[in-house]
Amino acid sequence: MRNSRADVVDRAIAVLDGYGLADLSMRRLGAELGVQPSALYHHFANKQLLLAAVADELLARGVRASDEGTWDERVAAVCGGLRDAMLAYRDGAELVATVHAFGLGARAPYDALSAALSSGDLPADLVPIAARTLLHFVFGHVSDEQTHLQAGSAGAIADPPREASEFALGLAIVVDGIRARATEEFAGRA
Amino acid sequence: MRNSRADVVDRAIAVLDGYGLADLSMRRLGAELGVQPSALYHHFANKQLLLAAVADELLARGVRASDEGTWDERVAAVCGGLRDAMLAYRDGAELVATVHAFGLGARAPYDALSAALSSGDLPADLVPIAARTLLHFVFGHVSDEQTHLQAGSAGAIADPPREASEFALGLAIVVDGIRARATEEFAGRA
DNA sequence: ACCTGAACACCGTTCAAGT
DNA sequence: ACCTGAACACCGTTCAAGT
Repeated sequence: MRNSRADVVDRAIAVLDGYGLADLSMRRLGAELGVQPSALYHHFANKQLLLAAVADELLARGVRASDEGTWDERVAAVCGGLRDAMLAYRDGAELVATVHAFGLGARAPYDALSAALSSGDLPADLVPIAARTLLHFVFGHVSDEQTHLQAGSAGAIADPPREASEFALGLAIVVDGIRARATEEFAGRA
Repeated sequence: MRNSRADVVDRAIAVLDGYGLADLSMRRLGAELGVQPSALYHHFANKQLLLAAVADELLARGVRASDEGTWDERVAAVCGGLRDAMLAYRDGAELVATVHAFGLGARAPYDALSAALSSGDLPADLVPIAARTLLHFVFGHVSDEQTHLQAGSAGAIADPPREASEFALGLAIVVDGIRARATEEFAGRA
């Protein structure tokens, strides 16, 4: 039973969704594939790189490539797609946050946001920092959101339910901020 | 050699700074304190709660309690203090991000930001989401920043140096966004 | 190209018992 | 209030060798 790199990633997502990030070990994943843990090192130099590939695949499944509309509509579409992807799998947000914390992954979402932002009239030097700030908002907010969702389904329903509209509001704050900065930069040059 | 809870946290910060988050194990920390690893469970029910206490202490060391100035000046002071605290210790940002990812910690920074925001004329229902969005920005941005700083000092100097002014620019985006949203809400009511 | 088998050097956590 | 000692059930990673 020979496994390709894509087989390994797919099975890792299944293990993640079924048993959680804490149980996604090299030994567990190997067993799930009917293979010794050491066989996984044929595809990935270490666990961190495996997890990065898993996170990227998970996020890729949620990216909607909307290339029409105003820049802020396109940004909202990309961010919404990222949120959906993270919420679609158990511990999805924690995985993405973990991978991001050791400096890997999320290239495709960054590129998608850069493209959306570049379709507007924004100053070019604002685009990279705006894209990164949006990414931080999405990853951070959805991480909070999933933590509360999963805590709610596992134990007592303690705090008030996190409204989905909170994501939209937080996103509106960041998008408005990008617009305001762009205006100020243009004013500063005129 | 009896250790208090505070002794354990202080020593954990020393181990973190000296050897990195990956080497901050219960066994290592116990050895460093001249104690069996099991002794640590007298103070903390598990490692996650220990790490949460360490992250909170680390952040507390950077919080400047400026209670004067306009709300945006106060927000900038708090966020700058958090950034300094995270950058002051090896893997500080990764620790904070990790703790945050499993839904613990950062209460004091959240309260400090809420207080700063509440000192302005903002609609009350905007304060919680604004505080959380600021926190996501700071944790995410400084995490990126420290990853690049530490990668630069450990290996080759590949990419352009991350400017400290990028933090200020990103923060300005979020603060401008909060202001813009507040204005829109007031307009909507009038 | 993908896998085995065995080993190395570790982990977090529990628990009865000690002072 | 804080600690020991021993055990349980695991980890990630390496590497020579196999097909």
